[in-house]
Amino acid sequence: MITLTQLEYIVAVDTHRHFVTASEKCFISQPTLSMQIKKLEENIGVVIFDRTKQPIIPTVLGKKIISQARVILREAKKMKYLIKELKNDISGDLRIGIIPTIAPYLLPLFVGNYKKKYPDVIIKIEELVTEKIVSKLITDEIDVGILVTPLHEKSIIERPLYYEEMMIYTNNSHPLASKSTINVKDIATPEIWLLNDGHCFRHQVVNLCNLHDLQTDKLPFEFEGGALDTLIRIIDKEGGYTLIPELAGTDLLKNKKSKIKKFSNIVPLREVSIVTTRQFAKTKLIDLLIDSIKLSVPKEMLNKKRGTVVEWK
Amino acid sequence: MITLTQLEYIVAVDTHRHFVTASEKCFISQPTLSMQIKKLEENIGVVIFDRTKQPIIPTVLGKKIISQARVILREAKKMKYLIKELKNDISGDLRIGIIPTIAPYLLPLFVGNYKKKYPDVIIKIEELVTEKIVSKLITDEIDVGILVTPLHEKSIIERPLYYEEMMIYTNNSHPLASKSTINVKDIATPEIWLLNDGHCFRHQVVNLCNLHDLQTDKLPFEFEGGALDTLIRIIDKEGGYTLIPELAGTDLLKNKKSKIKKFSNIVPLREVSIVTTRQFAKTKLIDLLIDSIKLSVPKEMLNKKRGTVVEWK
DNA sequence: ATATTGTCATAGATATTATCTATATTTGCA
DNA sequence: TGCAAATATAGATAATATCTATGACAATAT
Repeated sequence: MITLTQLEYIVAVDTHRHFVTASEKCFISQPTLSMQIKKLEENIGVVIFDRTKQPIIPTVLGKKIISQARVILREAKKMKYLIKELKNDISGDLRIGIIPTIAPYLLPLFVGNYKKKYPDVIIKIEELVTEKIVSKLITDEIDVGILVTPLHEKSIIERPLYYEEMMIYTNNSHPLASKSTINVKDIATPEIWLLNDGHCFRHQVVNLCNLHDLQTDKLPFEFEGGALDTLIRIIDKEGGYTLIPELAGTDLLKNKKSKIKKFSNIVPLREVSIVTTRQFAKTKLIDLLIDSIKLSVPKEMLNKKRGTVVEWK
Repeated sequence: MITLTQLEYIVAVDTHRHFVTASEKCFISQPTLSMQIKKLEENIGVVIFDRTKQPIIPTVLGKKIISQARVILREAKKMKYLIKELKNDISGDLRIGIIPTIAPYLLPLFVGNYKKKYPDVIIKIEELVTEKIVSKLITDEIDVGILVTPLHEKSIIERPLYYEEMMIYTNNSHPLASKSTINVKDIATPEIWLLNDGHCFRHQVVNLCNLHDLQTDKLPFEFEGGALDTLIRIIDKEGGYTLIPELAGTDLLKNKKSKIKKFSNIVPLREVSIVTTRQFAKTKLIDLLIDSIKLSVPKEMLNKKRGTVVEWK
């Protein structure tokens, strides 16, 4: 008979590719781990790990078995959270992955409240780009992601939270600052600062303003970064402009707020959603998280119909 | 730690609603079963079964836990079949549910061949109406169903096997027997024999010929049955007519074959499919089954385009 | 070449636990 | 009340998961 424990052990070895580390993570001795894995292998008649290599790698057949083991363990974990929910016990840990263009502006709005309401929930937050969030969801390293949708990923479920407008942030000396109306076509100059390639917001800006073959040659230097705040500070000092999402704007000081302009011909929106895999657990914790976030953001942001959602993929 | 064994035990008790029978099915003694279940209940802090009632019933919370237990066990079972497949071991048991208007004509065509090709596969066949097949798939009492689609059931995956024509079978003395062309509108007389309500073929006939408020008052007696063969024999003796699927016709003696007529204005087809749940296992066995069936039926039946698929739901 | 280090496997002892048989308790019903 | 059927409990036993100590092997350094 295969046991859940054995499955945990092979998954741990697959994750760490090392028997000793895996045994430590499972809080058992290395021989125990070795024996159980050996027993499983003998039982099913398949060698799961190739121990001749270092670091240890799973065999071809082993990979498939490990993958199914992860499915079983995920369902077993789901059982534990189901039980918690049934007992109406709002506790446990909730691992959130969130993208860098949302994290600094959204987290302060809800994390405190959520923690105060449900003090027994331990929130673990990681700042990650979209791609990382998706892969960590699949390997069950995080429970939910907060990012910009639609992703068009079959294995991911999206639950929209709010819709924030994409706006322009300029240095006062820039011609755009004095224009009364700004069209997306005006955003074609080579004086725009952008985040680097891993960020979905960059792709949204490129798509919205059709900047696919932009050369930013009028900038004093090129900046490859992932923080909007840094970009804003650079623009204040060095000139030029960029686009920012609405929540990043609400956070700014008054004198900086005047540097924000809206588009006149369109209300471009980014759809921010909570995403999970199809096999997600912790339903109750996630539902309450969604409620908290929706209560925390400005009400008008809940309205999708005030503009046009910009795709980025 | 919850174990797979414990989950098997609660599922067994849920299925049999009786500790003693459940323990027998699990090949353990009754005290062992009681103890393990008690241990699980204490472990998770939820009472799963209400033992004050007889037969024993699960509590409200227990039901949800049992349902998740079934999911976990199904995935664990899948692991076992995955391993068999990886080792290219074509063996195991395959439990098939098949509807009564297909079973007698299709089974003889492929079962023998399949058994000869894969002698280590134990085929278990149950004749069931569609509704029963769907529910037994969901509770994992059968692996696949063979029935008429589309079902429009979200949880069920359909893989079409063949398309058989719907034809008319008449007594020679009936006016339809001498007509050279038969339109679906001609099938409106009250002299038609039909299967009873649980059968999808009845619904297809009713839909095709628009017989929703038919009164079969010109028949010598009403017959509520589930076997087409019986219907055919009655028609031979008592007069009247009915519709039969193509495969039922190929099986008839020559003198009876002449009693089969086709529609002249349409080629109505019933789509016969293999269905499984979304979480099905035994992929290899099922793939081979599909291959066997497709090789066994007349080639022209594989062609969907020769007619119009009749819905029944 | 030899020693060292890192790694997984094996052996034997021990603790845990799943299971058994025998029996007690509870429940439903005549 | 008494009987039958069902589940729970107790104590013994068998199975097994885990531990520590050690062996075997490969890669790397001396």
